[in-house]
Amino acid sequence: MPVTLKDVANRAGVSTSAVSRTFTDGASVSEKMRLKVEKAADDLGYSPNALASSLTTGRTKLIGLVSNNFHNPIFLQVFDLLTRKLQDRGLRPLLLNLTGETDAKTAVRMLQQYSVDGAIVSSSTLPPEFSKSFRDAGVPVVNSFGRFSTTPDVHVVGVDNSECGRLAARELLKRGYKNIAFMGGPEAATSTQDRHRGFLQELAKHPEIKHSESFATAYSFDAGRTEMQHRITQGNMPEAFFCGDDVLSIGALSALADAGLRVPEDIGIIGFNDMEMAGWENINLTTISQPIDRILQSSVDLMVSMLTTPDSPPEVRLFPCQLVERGTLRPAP
Amino acid sequence: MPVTLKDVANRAGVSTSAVSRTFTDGASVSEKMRLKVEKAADDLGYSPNALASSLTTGRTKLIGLVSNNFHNPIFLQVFDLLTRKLQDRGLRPLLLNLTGETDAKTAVRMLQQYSVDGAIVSSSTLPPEFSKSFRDAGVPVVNSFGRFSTTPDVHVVGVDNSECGRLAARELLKRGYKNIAFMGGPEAATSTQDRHRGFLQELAKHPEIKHSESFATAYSFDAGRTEMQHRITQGNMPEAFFCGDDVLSIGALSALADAGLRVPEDIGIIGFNDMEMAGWENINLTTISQPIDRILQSSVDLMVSMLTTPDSPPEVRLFPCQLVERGTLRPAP
DNA sequence: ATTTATTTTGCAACCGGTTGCAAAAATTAG
DNA sequence: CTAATTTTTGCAACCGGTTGCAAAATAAAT
Repeated sequence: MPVTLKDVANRAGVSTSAVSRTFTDGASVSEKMRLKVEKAADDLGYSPNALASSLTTGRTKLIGLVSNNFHNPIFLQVFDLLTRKLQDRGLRPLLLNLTGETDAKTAVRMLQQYSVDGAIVSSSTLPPEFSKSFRDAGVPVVNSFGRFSTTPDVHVVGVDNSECGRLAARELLKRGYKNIAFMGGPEAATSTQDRHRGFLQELAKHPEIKHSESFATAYSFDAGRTEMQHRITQGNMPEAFFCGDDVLSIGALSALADAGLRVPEDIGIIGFNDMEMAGWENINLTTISQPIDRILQSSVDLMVSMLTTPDSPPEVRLFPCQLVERGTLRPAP
Repeated sequence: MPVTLKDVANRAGVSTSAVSRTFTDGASVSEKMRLKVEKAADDLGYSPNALASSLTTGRTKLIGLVSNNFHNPIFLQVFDLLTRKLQDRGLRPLLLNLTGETDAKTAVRMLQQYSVDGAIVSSSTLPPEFSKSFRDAGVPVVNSFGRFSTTPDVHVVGVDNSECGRLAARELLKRGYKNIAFMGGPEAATSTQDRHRGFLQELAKHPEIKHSESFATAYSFDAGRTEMQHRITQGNMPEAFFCGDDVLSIGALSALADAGLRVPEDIGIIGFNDMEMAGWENINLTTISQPIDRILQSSVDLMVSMLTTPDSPPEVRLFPCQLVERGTLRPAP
């Protein structure tokens, strides 16, 4: 059914090699030949089969997009940007939705079967070992939003989450809160662990400040709401919370509203991510933004550079986070 | 680098055909042989190259996922469900993010280069002709959330948007609103056109009801907010709005709040989609839900059936929408 | 017009598998 | 135990391209 190289060669009355060469740039073809072949190809509506050629070239231009978070709104933006940026480079994203059970080995195999040229692991919860499995299998990988290390196994692009934790803590202290809390996502999430650590580091400098911590079961509205309800019924409420994510924060806000607690008068909340909804007037969440676009651009850049220069050593690229002041934290005195 | 069929054959001391057969079910292989080959494959960590085999079998198990809407939160859910359901069937989603300029021909070619077995076009705004281009090119296609016709060119799965428009109108009338408005998404979006048509059809039965309409530039918060601000400054406000989408509604709500208009006391709003956020307490939007999970399940089912039975005639599968009562519409008297 | 250097082209092998066909092996029948 | 069947296996061609190599064509140099 689909028209092949051979069809074009026949119609143009030339060898298949000639046709192949017209479609690979940098190959040696005379102008005459090129024109003749292009004419025939046009007539037949030919476009080369990327998979067949991948067999010999070893390049599919397929990039695995691996994520375990298809629930958090921030990831819609991630997919949008990532797919665009890949498409701009002539790469096609092959999606891999990590459901609960999928382990690294399975994930790698799934992508290897399709000979992806590389994989972008986009997750703030998976441990570095996950991405390492890809590298070990010879699949170029960059881990976006991942945990970094000073001696990285793979490329990591994202933010310094523990610095974000410190930033949040400093911000709360600056505003005079004396009793503050960390409300993380799942304890197993690396981003939660790192932000928590940073949060505690900063507080270690201020022994007079009371603090507490708890963890929601997911980075989601419901989890945030449930966890906040839990804190409320427990009593002994802090003056302000650093929530590990915006949806989490919004869930928490909802629980506070239900309990008749006013924000920021009674309780302060600072979120994380600065997703679009945080800016909506009816939410108006003070939060910390991470530069998603730059992170993803950098991720794609790194991926492309790995494809051209396979043995570049693993690199860590961190971008600064920033406070976005809105209405859920009282102003500094 | 990667281990091939031949490697396994060598190690097991058998022919390549034998190895190939062990990995294709339904092929004739003795138990002895199977075991021997599996052992060798395990030792070497072999897994078959899906693309190489696709050359001869003509099946890649790749399904193009085509969408032009990576901005509306509802699509995160769509991607999540769709990728899962495809994975469950052993199919891999190849993403195609339609940016502004991408036309049908380009889209088809992009997917054809990767010999996708089929494509799921997921969009409530693209015209039926878009999906038709795929079929014309011999690519099995199902259009999710698309506009249907009684003589469809391709499989269409979704809801009857004009019925939804009627439903919304009936609901507003039932609550005693006498002056109501339709606030659509972009005028070019088929879903907006259809809902609008239905809305007007219902109102045609009630000539005493005043009504008006306007269109936002996108299905987005900002567009909804801007459009509502526009309506407010124009003056002559209706009592209630049917907004073509939840984010649009939320944007509208925000503009209303800014203008000091209370919902539902001063103005009623009914949205569309019942996305997760609509249920959040601080939004609490009355809306119309479409059964996304069923729509997508049906889409994948149809796709699978096309792969096994290529010449099934185009089918339309519509699912009912439902009112979800929350707090942005006054109760029926 | 020759000879030499350069470009262009086609041949044929190969990428990693699959599959029709016939030979070989294992079963069953006689 | 031999003959007739059935199952298993390997050979070799093929899927749709790419590419090293040498022959053919063209251009440059003498």
